[in-house]
Amino acid sequence: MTSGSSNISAQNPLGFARHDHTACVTDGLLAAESRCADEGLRFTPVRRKVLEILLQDHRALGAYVILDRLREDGFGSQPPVAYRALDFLVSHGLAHKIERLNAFIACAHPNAIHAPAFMICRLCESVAEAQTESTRSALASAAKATGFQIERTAVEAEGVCPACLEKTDA
Amino acid sequence: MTSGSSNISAQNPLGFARHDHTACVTDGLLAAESRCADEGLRFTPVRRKVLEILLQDHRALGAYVILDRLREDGFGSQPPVAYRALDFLVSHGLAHKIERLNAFIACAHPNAIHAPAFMICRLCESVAEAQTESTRSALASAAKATGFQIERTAVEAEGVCPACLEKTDA
DNA sequence: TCGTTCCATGTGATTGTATAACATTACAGA
DNA sequence: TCTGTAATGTTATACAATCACATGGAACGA
Repeated sequence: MTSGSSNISAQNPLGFARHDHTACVTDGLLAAESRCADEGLRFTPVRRKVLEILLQDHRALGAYVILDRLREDGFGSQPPVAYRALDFLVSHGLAHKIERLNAFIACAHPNAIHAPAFMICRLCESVAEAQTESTRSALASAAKATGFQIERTAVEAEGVCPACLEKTDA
Repeated sequence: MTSGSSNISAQNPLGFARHDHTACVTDGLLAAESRCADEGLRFTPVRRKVLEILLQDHRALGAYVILDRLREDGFGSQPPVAYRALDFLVSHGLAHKIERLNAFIACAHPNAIHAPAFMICRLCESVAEAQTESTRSALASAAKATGFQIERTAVEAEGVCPACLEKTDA
């Protein structure tokens, strides 16, 4: 895989496979920039930095880890600084919260409108984002039957990723 | 609906509808008792009390709310008391954790082996539990494609329940 | 019956996660 | 320039979860 080219797509939506990681960071930041420009949102230094921190790895980071890294880079170091930036990123689809971990991860396909589903490896703590068809899920039909109006969904699976499975078997 | 009879079934798996609530509590406790007897588990006073507290309403309760109620009834009042009982109930399928709320709710169908999905009303905070077919979900196919081994899933939808929708429209 | 073992409970202290409340600063548009 | 709004900074605090260790009681075998 060539450096600088996008290597995550909706067809291959996985954080587990080996890949050129510098592209993840640069692509993610560029996508966020253009999104914010298009929608008239302010992609401020703190917000940019937090997204950059999240893009560093395909793992979910707790707010206080992020806060530590912000401090190292001379940003404000009180909880609200991180939480506000995270709120911005999450509410505009540039990042997601992994409820199970109380932690945050950069969005893997920031362009597509999507209802993400996550696979969380309990051994190496990596997290992969997959797409779901929100209209066809069991939940959607249950909601329709009761008259419940869904606004957001969180779908998270915990288990063991392919790499760790292999290690364990050996 | 008649008092004392079970009024929640897998076919009508909803906490939103009006119903005879005393049955929920008694049925839930009875089901838990027989489950524990069958499996040789100890359904101790604290565990029973916590389940009873959860069964009181179709809402998710935070650990510290539960702790307050335990204190009122003369049980230990330090966090581990509640968390240990909750761990027991959750790990044996008698209660569920709602990750989105960091809170707990009694299981609505403690007999069926199930992969629950939840609908959380953001206005009245009621929570309904639905069944999902875990094998046919979008997540299951994504996991299969990558070789990810799912051990547990959390499916949670946030939105507005039928009752609150009606109020808002009016 | 005694003692051992295991499990459950009780308690204090600590760590991690998240928000409330309020002051201040940067910025876009009138 | 003025003004309203959004963003940031900071303090304090609420809520969630775990650690570590002491105590008590039921189950089981000697």
